[in-house]
Amino acid sequence: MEDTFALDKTYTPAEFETQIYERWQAARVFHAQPDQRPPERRYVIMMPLPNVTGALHMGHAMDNVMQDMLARFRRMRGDNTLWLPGTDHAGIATQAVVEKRLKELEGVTRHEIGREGLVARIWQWKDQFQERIVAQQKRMGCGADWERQRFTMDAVCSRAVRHCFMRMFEDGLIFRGKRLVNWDPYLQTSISDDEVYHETVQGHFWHLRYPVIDPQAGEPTHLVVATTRPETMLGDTAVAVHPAPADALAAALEAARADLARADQKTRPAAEAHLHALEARRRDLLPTLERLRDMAQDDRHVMLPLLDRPIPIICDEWAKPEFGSGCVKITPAHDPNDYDVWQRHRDHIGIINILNPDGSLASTAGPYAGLDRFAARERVVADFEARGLLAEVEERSHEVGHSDRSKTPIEPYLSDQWYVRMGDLDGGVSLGRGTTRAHRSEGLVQAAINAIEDGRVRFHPARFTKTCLDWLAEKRDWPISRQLWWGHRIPVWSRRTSVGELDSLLARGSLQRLLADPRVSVRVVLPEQEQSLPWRGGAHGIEQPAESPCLVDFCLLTDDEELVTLLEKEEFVRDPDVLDTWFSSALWPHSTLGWPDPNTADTEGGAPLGGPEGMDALSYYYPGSCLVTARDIITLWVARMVLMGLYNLGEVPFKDVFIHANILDGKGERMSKSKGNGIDPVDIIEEYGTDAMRYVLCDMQTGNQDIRLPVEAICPRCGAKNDLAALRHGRSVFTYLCGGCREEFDVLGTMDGIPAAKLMSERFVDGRRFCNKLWNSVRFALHVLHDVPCRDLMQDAEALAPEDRWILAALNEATETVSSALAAYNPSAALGAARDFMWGALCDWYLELIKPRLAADDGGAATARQVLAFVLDRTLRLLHPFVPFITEHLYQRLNEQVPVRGLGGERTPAPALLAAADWPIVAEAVNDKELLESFARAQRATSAVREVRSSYRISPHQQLVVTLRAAGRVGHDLERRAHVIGHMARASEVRVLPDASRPPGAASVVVDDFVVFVHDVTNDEIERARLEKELHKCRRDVEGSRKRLANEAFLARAPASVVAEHRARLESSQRQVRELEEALDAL
RNA sequence: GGGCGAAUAGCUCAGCUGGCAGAGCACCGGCCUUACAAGCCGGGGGUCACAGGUUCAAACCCUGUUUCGCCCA
Repeated sequence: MEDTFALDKTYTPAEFETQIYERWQAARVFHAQPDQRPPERRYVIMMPLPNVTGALHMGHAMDNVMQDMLARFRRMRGDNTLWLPGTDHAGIATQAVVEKRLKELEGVTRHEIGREGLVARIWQWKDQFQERIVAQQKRMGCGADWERQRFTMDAVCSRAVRHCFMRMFEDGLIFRGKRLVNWDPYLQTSISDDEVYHETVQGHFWHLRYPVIDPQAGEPTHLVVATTRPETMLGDTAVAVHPAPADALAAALEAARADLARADQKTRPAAEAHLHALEARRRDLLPTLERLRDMAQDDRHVMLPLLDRPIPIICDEWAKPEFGSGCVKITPAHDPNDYDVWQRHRDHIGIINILNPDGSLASTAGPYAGLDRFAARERVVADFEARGLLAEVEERSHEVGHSDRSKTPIEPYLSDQWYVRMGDLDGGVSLGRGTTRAHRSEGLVQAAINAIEDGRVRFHPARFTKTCLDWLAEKRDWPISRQLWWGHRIPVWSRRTSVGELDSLLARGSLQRLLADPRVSVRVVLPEQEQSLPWRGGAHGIEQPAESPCLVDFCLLTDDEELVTLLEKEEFVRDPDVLDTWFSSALWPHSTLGWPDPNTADTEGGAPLGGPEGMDALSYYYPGSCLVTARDIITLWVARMVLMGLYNLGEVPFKDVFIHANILDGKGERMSKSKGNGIDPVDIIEEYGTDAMRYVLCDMQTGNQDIRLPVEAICPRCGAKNDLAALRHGRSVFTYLCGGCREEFDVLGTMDGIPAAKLMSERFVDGRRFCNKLWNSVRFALHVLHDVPCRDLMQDAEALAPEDRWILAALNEATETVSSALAAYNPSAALGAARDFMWGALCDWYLELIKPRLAADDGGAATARQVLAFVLDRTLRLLHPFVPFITEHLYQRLNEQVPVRGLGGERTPAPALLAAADWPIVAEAVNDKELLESFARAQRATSAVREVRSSYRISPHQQLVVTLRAAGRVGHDLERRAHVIGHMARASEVRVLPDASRPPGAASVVVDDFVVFVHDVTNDEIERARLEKELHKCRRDVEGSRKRLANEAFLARAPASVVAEHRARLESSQRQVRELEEALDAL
């Protein structure tokens, strides 16, 4: 028996997944070329480039699987589908990883091996990891167009970066500014807000006393300020008090009283205490504050301790009378709030930078120069204490910004940086210059806001629209320079001069040559004014005095050797910084297609980008269709891609943004490798198979919640499975004690001498079960599918048995649901419909129903085989976007055995590859709602009989006799389905009678609109219990319905259809009660 | 501090425009029925986080509270 099956008994994915991927690639099914299909038949997804710092985790698996699912669906639907893959150079992240390894393995720093040396090392790293990432993606079944693979620093993407930068430079959208940035002293670069995470640390609040200079009678001799970073006092340039402390306190008191009035039992004591504290402040502190305010107005000073520098007392609302001493130290160069204060008092107070780029103190810190910032902190505190100027030390936990890249605390730091102007500009911004979509907008960000608000870009689920718009609305300038070596180097050469010297400098012959070159753009920067002006052949228009310092910036479109030599001869120096990674990722949707000139762009593999007849990839595939990503990327990518697309091409880069769930562990925490709770998708694939993994990811993607995967660690010593959420830690948070052998293991794999555990999740058994079921349905089918005819059954409806017509109608319904759910970005609902059809309809009912026909081996058998081959073919197609490997494998087997499949007298064999086959179409002709209902009724009758069999412990082998009491339409319908009930419930006889009474010894089951009698089974005790339980339920239903219908308000106000529905329901329950009572009486 | 989301069966999650509360897993009972024991059949199990409100009617709408997660400052 065994050997007559074409397939093994169990599904073993490892045996076929790799070969199948190779077949797809050999057939180039994932490769897209421009062709004649119209714009609405094109589907484009640009892969949100994973960065090359490390391997992919389950979060990436989700992202990739969602994209692959959509791409496969659209490709089968007949769309010209491009899914373009690639990787991101990820500036800081990658440089940090490589630098760290360099230090660990070779003990050298980047400065020792130099810029070129380091960059060469990083390229090696990138090659290695890109390969690994691509291998992982292929393992996951990702059908991306590998021939078009891009990297943000390859020639094509780099060229796009240069063009975009140049254009922005010319448009005055790029400027330099001295700003407070987030400084990472470890990596010695600025980082964007997005790269900063906040961590609560247990620290101190130090209260420092600053002596007042020449205190008058009645004036305080000292002023107290508090800080969590005492070393910053070395950079203090003022102390601020509130300009109207009485008013501010009064407002605070009023708010506190309002809080108290609203407070309930629980919050009352706290609110009262707060109010009393404020009242005490007004009584005790206010006079001092008012005195200080007067002193500030008299331009009085305090003496900054340790450095003995007099600094002014100033009035500013940043000082809050309701907190601390009411006074606040002002350190403009090292605190964002203080920086704002400085801007309001620029002409009155100074700004002093006390830090070196490496986090040590600068010469401006006097005797503390050269100390590390944390050592300086201790020294400053000690010195305050020694001088009796340390008023108090409070324990306090507070939020400290950390660099996501180096994990070290960041410092607000004043430095020169390049920015993109995001806000509105006088005269607006020109979008899509040189394209047919050219238009103007108030500013870059506003253009993106407009596009999202008017629906050119839509988020799925829609609630994420607000997240994006809120971020955009801030219109904050974008700092784009990074003090790194890995990235796109800023193409600007500068030289200092003065306004008076400009004309003569730029009149020099060599520079005149540059000025005449179209690849060169020149601007004059007035740093004091933060102004950058285009050079229009003379210094006229620049209104600053001749001695004002200025910079001349030359921006070059290419690193042309001749131009660079000329510039450098004139002592122009290239900016050492590189661009923020996001600058190049923002261009990804169009740089990958060869912008600005697709005809001269080429892929690394050498495949042509364009199509026939001069159709270039950019104009064919841009704008794209959908961006698939997680919600934390909305501000990083989505917003920036939209505005860059609008700027360079005048059109949004995609119409839809599909936001999928994040993957969490069993405790609900975000899964990540660095936390030690991250599962490697390849581990899951090896244990359960790719399709099992994909099945579960798709099934969990419902659009509402993040996905929880309880993480299990397989103990490397004893093999026990441990639930990570419930396990006790070992000597660090990354080690655990095995519940089996009590030995310690490590989840990061980085601890010396402690073995690493493999992380798993049992959630994926669902997927394996599903695949096994599908596998076996085809295994059975292949066993019976011999001599399959291909007649035109659509013209010969008589040939079809009821179950044939039923399964076709059900298939139709499933096809409709799967298609619409996928189009609505609801993978879970789509997969659910496909699964329910395959498992619940095809396997549970259809296959069982045709078994007797197949055994008979007559004309009915031939029809059943033909229908089965067709339905199975369509089922595999419906499931393919979710579980591509197993469906392709089974489809191949089906092709070998039944090459020609169809219901319309087809002659041509099915396509050779499922991945390239057509998506099933909904055939109106086989829709049959009445038939679906009829089978549903037969299924209810079958269940009733099975329930009796089960409660009476009747052997499954024993045939039963069944009588159904049903009249009219229902009776007629059940009669037509008697064979279904008979076969599925194992009844030798199924009678339908309009007025049957219970045969002696029969069990009764009251179904909604009919009664089932199962003959010769009764055990009165069991029967009574069964019936009484059921009766209780029905009486409760009657009660409920009656109550509702007795309510006149319900009758008056509820819609007539609802009232009618409840009437019918009452009638049905009442009838069931009568039937049950009757059955009980008859016992 | 501001915003978004979540809380439904032991677990993981569905539940559309308000109209009798659902699935899978786990659990209990029965089946090795010639595709599948990774299977089949049957069953038990819920105060829809809490407190108010709107409504004829609330898991669903509104207000507040609690807990958790995320984003932003």
